[in-house]
Amino acid sequence: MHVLVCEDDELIASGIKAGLTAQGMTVEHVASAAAARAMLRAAEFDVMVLDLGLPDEDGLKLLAQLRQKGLELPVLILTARDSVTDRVDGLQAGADDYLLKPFDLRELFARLQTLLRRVAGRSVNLIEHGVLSYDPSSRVTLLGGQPVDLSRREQALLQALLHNRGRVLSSEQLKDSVYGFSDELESNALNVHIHHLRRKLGNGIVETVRGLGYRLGPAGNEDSGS
Amino acid sequence: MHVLVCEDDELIASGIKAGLTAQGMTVEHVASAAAARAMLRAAEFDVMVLDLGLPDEDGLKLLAQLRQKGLELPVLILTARDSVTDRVDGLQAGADDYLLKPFDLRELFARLQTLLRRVAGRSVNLIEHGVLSYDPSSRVTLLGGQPVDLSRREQALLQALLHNRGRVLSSEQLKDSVYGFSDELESNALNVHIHHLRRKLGNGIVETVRGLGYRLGPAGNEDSGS
DNA sequence: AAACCGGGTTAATGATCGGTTAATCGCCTG
DNA sequence: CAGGCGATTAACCGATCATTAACCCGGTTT
Repeated sequence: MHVLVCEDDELIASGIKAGLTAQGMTVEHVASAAAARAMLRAAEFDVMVLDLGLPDEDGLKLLAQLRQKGLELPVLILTARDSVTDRVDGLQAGADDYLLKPFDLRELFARLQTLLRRVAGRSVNLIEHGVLSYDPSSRVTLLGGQPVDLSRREQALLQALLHNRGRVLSSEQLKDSVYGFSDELESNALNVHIHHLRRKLGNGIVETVRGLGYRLGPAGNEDSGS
Repeated sequence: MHVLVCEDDELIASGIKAGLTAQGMTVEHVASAAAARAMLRAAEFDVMVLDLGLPDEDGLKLLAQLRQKGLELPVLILTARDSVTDRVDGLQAGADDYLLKPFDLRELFARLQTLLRRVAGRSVNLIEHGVLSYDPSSRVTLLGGQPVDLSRREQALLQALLHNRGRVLSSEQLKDSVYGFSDELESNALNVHIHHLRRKLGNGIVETVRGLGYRLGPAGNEDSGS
């Protein structure tokens, strides 16, 4: 479990880090909103612990911004003041849970567990390939951060290619993946789906290997401008 | 604070009772689901501690029933088994929190405090999604600030979708959320409820993902962006 | 106790979308 | 230059979802 802790108080932060690490979690610590933003861009996290009293920017503002960008990461906020409006504001800004300071480390851990369970399966199996990312559990495909609407067959096709990236998949293999081993198909339906995929993802993602089949193009480039 | 403890193990129950009483809480103790039902009819409680392993009836079943009747009492469930599905089931059945046996009395107390605070602050669990807001504790749905009158099934449906926003929920998953895990349904009742939801909330809230299920549309608040 | 009312379920029908087929075009290869 | 393979396009079909109406049941009122 990868946890991002955003807390400017060094003492509290080190305590959290020690406690969560002892429980087997991987903890990254930042002390400002700017650093948090950078961290979130740099790596994948499972959950975020956010202190509201940050030096450079209001934690709520940061959270609201992240949510607006479509960030789905579960966020637990730490607030020092036990004011009703504080908490309401926090949850309205997109927090999933909150904890009052001072808090019990065990409670924090338990709450993180609960949060993780609640969103279990989200982005855990995320497959990335260049600007493309696919989450089998939520069946969401992102192209450069933007969701792409794929049909059932197109998804199956893309999944097969992603699971075998670099390798060339023959029509027969793709057919097996998309339709199962028993189903018979006597048309070029696969070609049509490949075509649709390319239309939605742009050329350069799916490569044709003449006489053999298809494969994913190299990761990390393609789609220069729309 | 009036606490109802539903626990068949006398030893554990007396421990809880002693511990909570020492903290100034008033504790009633019952050892069966039937007794719990009677107690809830007989008196007002602020929070309930529910053991899942009851002699006469499954605790989850009891909880789901109570929730179906509109009981808003915060419930913390105790489960002996550390199974993910157990806990997820519990939360889906309407539990507000859970604790694994064996547990620390102080942690139980802290969690109850938190639950009570949460209820006292009201609307702390407020879920917002675009122009839509839903408060699970009061079961009030607001659309653009205006209250919307939703039936039981419609509420359950909306709640399930809100708890999994962004993700596609299959008919099966929605069925589980709305009807419980055991109930069978052999019609398109879900579609009808979806239809009703859309009629009340307007189109654009609930999206159809053909072949997969439903999900909430993007939190596209095109209302005045505050 | 009877009538009424509202929500829930069932079932039938209609609309829409994705999937498949098939025909044609274009390009690469031998 | 010819053959073949893949790309592209359009048409058709079927599955799935939406919509509507009727029926059922529990709760409430009279």
